[in-house]
Order: sequence, then C-alpha cells, then structure tokens
Amino acid sequence: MKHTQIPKPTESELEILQVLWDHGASTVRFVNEQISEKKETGYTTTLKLMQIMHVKELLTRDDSTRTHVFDAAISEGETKQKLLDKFLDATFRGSATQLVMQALGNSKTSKAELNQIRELLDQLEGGK
Amino acid sequence: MKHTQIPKPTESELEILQVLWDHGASTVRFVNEQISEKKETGYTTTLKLMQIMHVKELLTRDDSTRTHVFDAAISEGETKQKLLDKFLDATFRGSATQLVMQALGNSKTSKAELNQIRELLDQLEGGK
DNA sequence: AAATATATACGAAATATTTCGTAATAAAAA
DNA sequence: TTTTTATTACGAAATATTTCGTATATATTT
Repeated sequence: MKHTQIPKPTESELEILQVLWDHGASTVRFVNEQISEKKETGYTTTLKLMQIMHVKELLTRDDSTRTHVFDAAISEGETKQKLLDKFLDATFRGSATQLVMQALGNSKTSKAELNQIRELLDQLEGGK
Repeated sequence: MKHTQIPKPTESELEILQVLWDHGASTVRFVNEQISEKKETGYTTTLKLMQIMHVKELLTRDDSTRTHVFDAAISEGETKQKLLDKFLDATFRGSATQLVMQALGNSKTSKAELNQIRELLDQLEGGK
C-alpha cells in the first residue's frame, strides 16, 4: 500500500499531466503546443508550471541536455482515482451509483460502451 | 434549452448549496452549523460566502426579517450535471465510460446498487 | 565572429478563493 | 433603560493559482 502524500494536481497541472500521459516524456515546447491547441497559452506560462510541478515532484526532469525533458512522476490511474474520489465526495456525497447514473443518463454513450460497462457489472457481481 | 450562463460554484460554494438542497431555505447560522460538523468554520466566513453567492445569483435571499433566509437559486440536477461534464472533460477527456468503469471498479458498490445501474443500462439500450 | 533564435531561471503581477476582524444595527434579556 | 446577544455589512488579509515579463545562457545561423 503506497501512501505518497496527496499530489493533488490543479486544473492546469492536470492538463499538462494529460499530455505527458498521452505522449510520454516531452519538452516544454511540445507540451505548450498541445495545450495551446485548446487554449492559447504563453510558453513561459507552461514552463513555469512545469518547473513548479517538478519541485512538487509531480514531474521528473531530465536536464542532461539543454532542452529539458519532463515526464509524469505520478501514475495516471492512481491520480484519476484520487481526483474521482474527491469529486465524488464533494458533488455526490460519495455515492458512486448516483454519479454513474447521472453520467450515463445524460451522455450519448454508444451501445458498445454500454456493453463494456455491463461486462464490468457481471464481473463485479461475480465477486460478491 | 436554457442557457443561464455558467454558475460554476466553487468548492466552498458547493458545500453551501448541498446544505440548502438537502434542507431547503436556511439561515446563515444553520448552514454554518451543518458545514462546521465536517470542518470547523467561522460564522462570518459562511456569511460572507453566502453574501457573495447572493450577488452572483447562486442564492436567493429573503431579507424581510432581520435574520435573512437564503435558498439555492440553481437546481441540484443541472448544477451537478454541469460539474460532472466539466470534471469528465478535464479528467477523462469526456469519456463517460472510462469514468464509470473507474468509479465502479474501485468502489464497494452494493449488489442492489449494481442492479440499479443494470436496469438503467437496459433502459438506455432499449432506446438505441 | 556577430546576429539571431531558443531555452531556462526567477520574480512578481494578476486572479481567484477563502477566511476573518471590526463596526454598525437590531433584538432580546436583565 | 441598560446590558447583553445575535445579525448583517464591509473591508481586507491570507492563500492558492495562473500568467507573463525580463534577464541570462546556450545553441544556431549568417
């Protein structure tokens, strides 16, 4: 059981983590380009954030070359679970069921995806 | 299709809204007591927040008596849906399926609740 | 070599959010 | 009536988060 203190990334930090989780270790420039596709952002803004994240140990940094290469230091799964727990608590008083119902109720989830969820239900019920 | 500008309550504002959604129109004192059960909070802190929320039109206020009575001005369902959409986007890139899988995968959801979700799936698939 | 382009470091401004102290006022109690 | 208590108004401090300008250093191009 790992217990690595709450990394709790902020909104902006999460955007950066997403890029790194999706594309692997990257330069500031690359990350900034990705983020700028959705929301124009200054280069030094992204740089500063990534530097802060490095200090907070949310990112690793390879500074062996002039152009530093950063990577996520926290796992995608664990981090999302933590964020989900927090959101669940704050918004649905901890009821996963309520959240799931609301999420599926409104969304245009495909039949294939619904089946995927159904399989998970089977699996979960099997273990109970 | 209503389009009432993003109310986007903050973390603290949401706590207040939850109290009002659960208990209906209330005084600052009552809301503060409820919130203080989880997290000791000064009376004027809660008051100030509720005043701000009133200006933002997140709350209505009945000031016909000395002790003002506040109530939520935004609906629980719509608000939670909005927050969910935002969270979904930021954390799961909009994939409700991924979120649902993660939410159910980790949680200790009861058999009864799983069945409830299964029924929702049936209903959804029926309509596709 | 000089000029140009690209990178990081650093500080600090700009914003957003939360918290609380103090004053003024009204009500209730003594 | 005087004192005590409860309530709102207001401002501002304390924090947290985001954004960016400027300096400096390193690499690349001319």
